This record gives sequence, C-alpha cells and structure tokens, in this order.
Amino acid sequence: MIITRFAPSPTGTLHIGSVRTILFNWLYAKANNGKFLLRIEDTDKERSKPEFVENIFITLNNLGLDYDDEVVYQSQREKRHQEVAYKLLKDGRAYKCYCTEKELSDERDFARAHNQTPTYSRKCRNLTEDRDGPFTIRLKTELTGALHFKDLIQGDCSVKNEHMDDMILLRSNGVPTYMFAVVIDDYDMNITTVIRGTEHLNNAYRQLQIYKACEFTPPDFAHVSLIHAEDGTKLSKRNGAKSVEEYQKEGFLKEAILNYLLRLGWSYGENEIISMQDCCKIFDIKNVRSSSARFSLDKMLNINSIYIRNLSNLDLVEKLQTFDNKNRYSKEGWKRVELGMDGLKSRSRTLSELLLMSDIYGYEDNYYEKIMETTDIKNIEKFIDETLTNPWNTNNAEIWLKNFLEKTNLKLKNIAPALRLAITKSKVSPCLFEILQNLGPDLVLKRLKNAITTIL
RNA sequence: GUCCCCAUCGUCUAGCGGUCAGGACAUCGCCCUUUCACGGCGAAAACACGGGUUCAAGUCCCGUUGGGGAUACCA
Repeated sequence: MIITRFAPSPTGTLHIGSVRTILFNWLYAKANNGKFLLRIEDTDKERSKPEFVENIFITLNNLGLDYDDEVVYQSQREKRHQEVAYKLLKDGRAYKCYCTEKELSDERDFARAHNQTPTYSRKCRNLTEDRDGPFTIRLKTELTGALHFKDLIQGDCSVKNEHMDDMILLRSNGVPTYMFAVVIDDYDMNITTVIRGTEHLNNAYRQLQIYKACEFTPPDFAHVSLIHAEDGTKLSKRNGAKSVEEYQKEGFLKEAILNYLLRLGWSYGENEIISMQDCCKIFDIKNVRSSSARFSLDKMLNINSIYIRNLSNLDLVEKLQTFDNKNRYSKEGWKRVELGMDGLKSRSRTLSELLLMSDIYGYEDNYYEKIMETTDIKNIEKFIDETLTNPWNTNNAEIWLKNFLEKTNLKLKNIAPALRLAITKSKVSPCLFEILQNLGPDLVLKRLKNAITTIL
C-alpha cells in the first residue's frame, strides 16, 4: 500500500508552495488507494510555535485535504531516535564528536575564506577513546564510491560520496537533528513515498546514507520543483507568497486554488479544469514536471472565474453570504441578487468582485450616482414619467424600453449610460434590460429620483 | 567557491527520433453588444547556445550559458 506524508515544521504559516506539496502527496495516496499521513516536525524547540501547528490543521481542513491516522509529533519520538543513534554508535557506524560549535564554525569560516568547501574535518572520526565533556553523534559517511537513486520526478540522481559530510545525528543535548529524525520516522511510519520540495533533494543523499547505516530499506523519493514568484525569484512573503486563507479572503474558491496549483507542473492532455475528485482517479506522480514554475495571478484568476461561472446561482448566493455576511442585504435584496446572478457571475473573477457587483441588486434606494448633464436629466425625467404612468412588469422590460425609446425618439445609447450610472452607480454593469427587470419599477424610480434631486 | 537539480511562445504547458511544434492565460484585432464581461472567430508569440549520435533531434549524449536549490548542533 502506498503511504505518503506531509511533514511540516511549525515555524511559520503555510504558503501556497507548501500547499502544492500537500496536494501531490494527497493525490498520490488517493490515486493508489493508499494513506496520507501528517507528521509535525517540531524538533526545533526555539522556533516551533503552537499557533503554526494550528495553522497547518486549519489549512488542511479548509482545503478538504484530509489525512489518515493520528498526527505524529516528532518531538515525542526522541527516545526512539536516541536509541537508534546509540545503536549506530555501538555498531561502529557512528562516532562521538567532541568539537564545539565555535571550533566548527571557525573551521567553516577558514574554509570559505580560502575558497574551499566547508565540510567537517572529521578529526573526531578516528578517536580511539572516549573523552569527557559534551559530544554529538555523527554518522560515519562512506568515503568513496557514489550514491545513486531514481527520483520519481527528477529521474536519475547521484553524488560522489567524497562530497558528503559526516552529519550530526544527535545534538550534544541529546535532541535528534531533522536529518536523522526524518529517516527514523518515515521508516517507522512505513512511508513508501516521500514527496517534498526540491530544496530537500540534497538531503535525500544524506538520508540515504542514514538508511544504509541503519539497514532500513529506503522509500521512493519524489522531489517536486519549487514555485517561483511572478518576477522569477524565490516565492517568499516579500514578493507576494500568500497563505491559502489570504487567497480565500480575496474571494478565491478552494477548488480553484487547488486546480490551479495542480496544473502548475502537472497536466492531463489539454484539460485545464480538473476536479480533485476526478484527479484522484488519474493522478500519477511521474507526470509531474521536474522544472520549476512561476506563479501567475492572472491564470489563477482565470481558473477562479471559470469555477464561479460553473456554480449555480443559489450556490453563489450562499457562498457570498458566508464570504461576507448574511445581513449585508435584506431577504428581498438577496432574492434580487439571485435573480440577477447570471449577469453578475460572468463579470466576476473572485467572490469579492461578485459581491461588489451584487450591491447593484442587493441594496435598495441608497444605491445611485447623481447625474450631472442637463440633457441626461431631461431624458431621465421622461423615463420617470413613462415609468410612473405605465410601468414595466416582471417579464417585459426589454420590450417596454424599446417602446419608450420609439415614443420619445431617443436612441438607447443616448440614455443608457446615464441610466446605468444612476441606477447602478457604475459605468460597468450587466445588461440594462436585465437590471430593470430584476430591480423592478419601484426601486428604479427611487434611485432615479435620488439621482436627479441630489444635484438640484 | 563546491555540490545537486532544471531549461519549448511573456507565463503555465503538450511533445516522449519523422508534428505546418498543439492547447491555456495574458496581449492585439474582428464579430456579438447601450457599457463591461461572457461567448465566437482570428493574429502575433517558443524548442537558450555549441558540438556530437542518427538517413532524421525540441526529443538521445557531451560541453557552454542561464536559472534554482543546498552547503548549520534549522527544517
């Protein structure tokens, strides 16, 4: 059975890049009837914060990317990690290193100053006797040969062992390092496929050495390329890396966010719009592209607008009510919004845009723009007169308006801009007939009267 | 510096030895239209460069260049 996992360290909020990694893990598990597990890597006691753990749960929940089994907290497995470290020590696969942090950083500084590679000198590697004082446990990395593995996404990967360092497994305070804990935990959790960002590709080599030393069979690795910001630089808070919550606050639907992230690196013929449900059936990690991609807000907006258009009018009203609040409009107001939704949704790329445009219908008489041109005022007065004497009814606004134009010898383009502005407060709106129809004569009259009296 | 990974229109991508190099977003034009969208039609737009291998290379190999990542008792 395929078992994947997402293993974040709770040292910050999850951004859109991590979400893509989660998505691929989740999809790969679902596509193979496997499991997707969650492990919180909280071995860094300084930087790990409970609110970030909370943020991980919220994000997964918001997106509907559910995990299986119990959450594993790495910090609670310290004993096991120590056990394995000491076993390696006993077996001669690891050694005690008494070097202080100061010594090590001096070594590195020296190496860098002389344009050399800053790796550990291994001076404790061949110590024959134990000394007093604190020590770390380091792995006796293989000195010669090379390491090869086949990454599910990146293909054949290899390094020469001479470039590897004797990495620290256990810190001098007994706490395992990330590099070591990951291996033990993935092994103990029976993870079959490690899907993570390419920033970990180099770690795969290191971890493979640990697997070897422990005599564990390693999992498959799949290193997903990173997403870059629109300007090509690394995605970070500075250049607009946002959390899922922020995008949702801006009116993006989770389905659209996921769909967009999926298509960034994965494709299925010429299909652009793919639901996660469908994708569960067809997803294959091998089709994920190995190169990195840039984030494009335009494209995500486009996908979001498609998802919005595909939603039913009633669904959209409900979405708007939870997005903003139910009391934004009266009950009748919401009814009018639903009535006019067809014209609204084709003009909106996000829920925020949709909400803003819904105001045209949702609010009652406090929604108008004053008219400045005197010819416009005259025309609108004619319009008001006609409406008063002979209003349109619930299904003939278009015919009514055409009759009115004929009667008054006006062209639609003479009166439409002013009418639109007076009724909707905007130069952009759905079709005028539609608006008259959905608003009804009473509301239109109210707004028009306000629009012309304001200036008088 | 060293190590690792990557490289098709501006962007996301299809391609898996023989294609007029296809699609989507964005851009521009036309149609629809009172406006703005939606929709329809169309245009412009790419195989980073240099060597090989092959009858044939975007596709395979090697360099160069460019981009990214890693070089911690962080993860």
